[in-house]
Amino acid sequence: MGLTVYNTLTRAHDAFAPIDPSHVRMYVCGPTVYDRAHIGNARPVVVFDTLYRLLKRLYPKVTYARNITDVDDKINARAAESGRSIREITEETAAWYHDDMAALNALPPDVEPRATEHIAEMIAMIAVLIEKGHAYAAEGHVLFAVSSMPDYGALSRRSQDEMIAGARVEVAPYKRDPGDFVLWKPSSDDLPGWDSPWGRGRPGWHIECSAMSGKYLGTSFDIHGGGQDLVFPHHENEIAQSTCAHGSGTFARYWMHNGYLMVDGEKMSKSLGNFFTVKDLLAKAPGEAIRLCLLSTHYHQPLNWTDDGLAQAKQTLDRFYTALERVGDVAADARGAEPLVAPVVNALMDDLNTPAAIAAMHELATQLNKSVEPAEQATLKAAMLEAAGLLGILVANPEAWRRAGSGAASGPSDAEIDAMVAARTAARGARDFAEADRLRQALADAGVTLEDGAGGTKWRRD
RNA sequence: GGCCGGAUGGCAGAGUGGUCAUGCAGAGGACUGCAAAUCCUUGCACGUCGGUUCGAUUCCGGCUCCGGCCUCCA
Repeated sequence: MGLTVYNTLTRAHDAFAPIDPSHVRMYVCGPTVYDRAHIGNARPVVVFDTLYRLLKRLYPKVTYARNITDVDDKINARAAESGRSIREITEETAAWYHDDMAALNALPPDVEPRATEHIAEMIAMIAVLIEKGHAYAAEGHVLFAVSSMPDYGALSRRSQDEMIAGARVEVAPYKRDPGDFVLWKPSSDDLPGWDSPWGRGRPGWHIECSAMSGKYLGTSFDIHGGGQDLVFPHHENEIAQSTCAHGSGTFARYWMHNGYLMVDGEKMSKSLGNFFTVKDLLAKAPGEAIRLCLLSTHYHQPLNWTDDGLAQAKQTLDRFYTALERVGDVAADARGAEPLVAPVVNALMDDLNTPAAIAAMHELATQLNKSVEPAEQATLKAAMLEAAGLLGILVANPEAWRRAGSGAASGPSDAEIDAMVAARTAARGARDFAEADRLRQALADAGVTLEDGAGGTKWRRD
């Protein structure tokens, strides 16, 4: 059974057939760097990172490109209001982004192009679009003429008439058609700008992705991903620009879009202001728990973000780590592990069904917990770690995970806890259970749970 | 107004034309000085009204409710 993905272009679950099976290429829209990433920004990163991991397992070479948008009016506005330079803001924000995504165990993409480093490519592409009659210059702007493209609207399945009827934004007077969108716009002296055949200006939002995906992945590539809110207009316009400029090629063959992140039943977004940053969440839960929480709902569904959901993800990881720690002395042995990994792989092959994959992980954990035979434990352990590698979890040392808890600990230090545990062990040895229970309670009050086992007493932070 | 999604047990969340999702929470049991962890057993479900069918939570249609998009957004 092969990989199947839900393709927004066809509105169907399509069997994935790469253009070049020896080299799969994927593009995902990255951040505009003007502010901390929020958890809604993190969802596509984690989802497509999981897909990237799966693709790397299935194909010999995968090129994953994810851009950084470092020229944008929101960045300009942030610079103007803060008095800081644009460069300072974009560099700082990009660094935060990298830190936050690394904390979520997201692998870096193979290519991470920046818009400001590809202005020449964008200008060249715009020139081609004008030359081919798909774009026109007007009042210092260059606009894409949607009427020049019969298929415009195919991805989002909307006709141009519908868009005009539903338009809620004033149409600029220099547009020939209300649906025309900006490829290039003029910059005043106080705004970032580059010299172009149409005067000093800056690129429109959509052109960068077309220029950069074309440069790094070619005129036809396999997968293009992003949030559902990018279907229209961003991805629709990317298709228009790229296919009209290239003249040949299919651009992206599979379009995958993750659902929204909700808070209290409403879409989380910067414009609504109801968002949590990844950094804030990392203060109260391990990155791995945030990641698993994001993967606990199928990527195509809306995900309602709650503290309870995050706590459950943490609890799930506790269960997995506990199972691994129990067989800590057993070396993982991958021989014969493949059939045990298969349920997890098969779930992911089915349009990245991560909830089903996690359920399969639970089955593995249960089997491992029940197993008493070292050879079987070695195989199960290898299977679990292999499957976890696809989901991007269980990268920590089980004991370290147990001691770290949620990572928000403010109570006693490890050494202080160890000392209290030693004192309790001594009390138990003397059969002074009153003292032993007093110490257990004292630790419990400090958020530390004790587990007496054959090998001594272990403790874990909440 | 136009166009999309969704509605599953106390909660989260997959899936399926007729026998188990899974996890958490609940109940009972094993183990434990007491716990915790773990294991075993167990209760609880498919918005509503029709249709197709031997049989529908699953397919079709109406309805209700919820969310989103219609050129700021992951």
